[in-house]
Amino acid sequence: MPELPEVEVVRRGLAEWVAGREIASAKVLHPRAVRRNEGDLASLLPGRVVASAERRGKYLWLPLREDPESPAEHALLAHLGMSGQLLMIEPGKPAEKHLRVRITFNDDGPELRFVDQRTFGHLLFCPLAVRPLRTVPEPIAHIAPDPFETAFDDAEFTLRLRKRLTGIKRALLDQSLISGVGNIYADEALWRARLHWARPTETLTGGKVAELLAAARAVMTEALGEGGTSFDRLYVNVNGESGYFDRSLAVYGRRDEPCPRCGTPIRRDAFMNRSSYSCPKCQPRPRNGRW
DNA sequence: CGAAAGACCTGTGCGC
DNA sequence: TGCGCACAGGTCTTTC
Repeated sequence: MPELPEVEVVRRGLAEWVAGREIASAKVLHPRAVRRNEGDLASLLPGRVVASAERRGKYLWLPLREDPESPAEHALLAHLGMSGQLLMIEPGKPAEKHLRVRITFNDDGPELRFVDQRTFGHLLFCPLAVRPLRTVPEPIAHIAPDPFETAFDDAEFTLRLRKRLTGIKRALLDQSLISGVGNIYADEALWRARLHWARPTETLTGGKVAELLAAARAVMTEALGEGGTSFDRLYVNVNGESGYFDRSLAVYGRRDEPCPRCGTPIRRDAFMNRSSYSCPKCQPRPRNGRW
């Protein structure tokens, strides 16, 4: 499941493979992959030059120049959803089973393919919006910075977090508060900080929030160092390779296995139509927990 | 406005 | 063998 570290792995691959190249063609093979577009990628993309590859949280985008000299005013924004892949493929190779969009370049080098089994992901051509701290695609201007951006303000996050009337995990997954954290790294960060997922945000001290932020940054940094987390072939880098951080997960997906810290069997709770994994001893349930 | 629930998707694995 | 169902879960939309 691509969260911040996995998307960053993909961004790095794209920066290496597509920056500076001019798009020759775009072909859409599934309408759902481009559902948020007003125009047609096949007519909007050709002739534009990829300036770089950027990321905020789980979104990534390719700023596009109209010609090699002009500044980028638009971008091709991508969200991988649950199962999206951006792959660099030699032209002429057979189509992948769930190939949704194909983008070729005028140098006849490797083409960019968007492959997505569950079709939660999408590509979107959009304007870039200049903001005080950073230029970002217009459609994601409402998303909070991720904890690795200089635009991320720890003090402001702490303030806003504690004003919420909700549980800590729900807040961690709220991309308007902090972006990039998904179900896996939320559970891992909470375990490291010894916090139960239902802990009411208003009961957290500034020190505990700092500890949680440090844990989130640490676990995502470690995951990035191992190429991200893959449970199957659904998450791969631009070369189709899996990461191996799943071996290092302490609680996520480890129901009934011993907690790496105290040996207590890990529990699984139903949470927001998904799962939360935690250690019953290290992360005791709060009396006034919030979902 | 914030909080929470529902909708959107397909492949896999399980019980019967 | 085959069927139905639970599960995986990020984000946008809807509802209160």
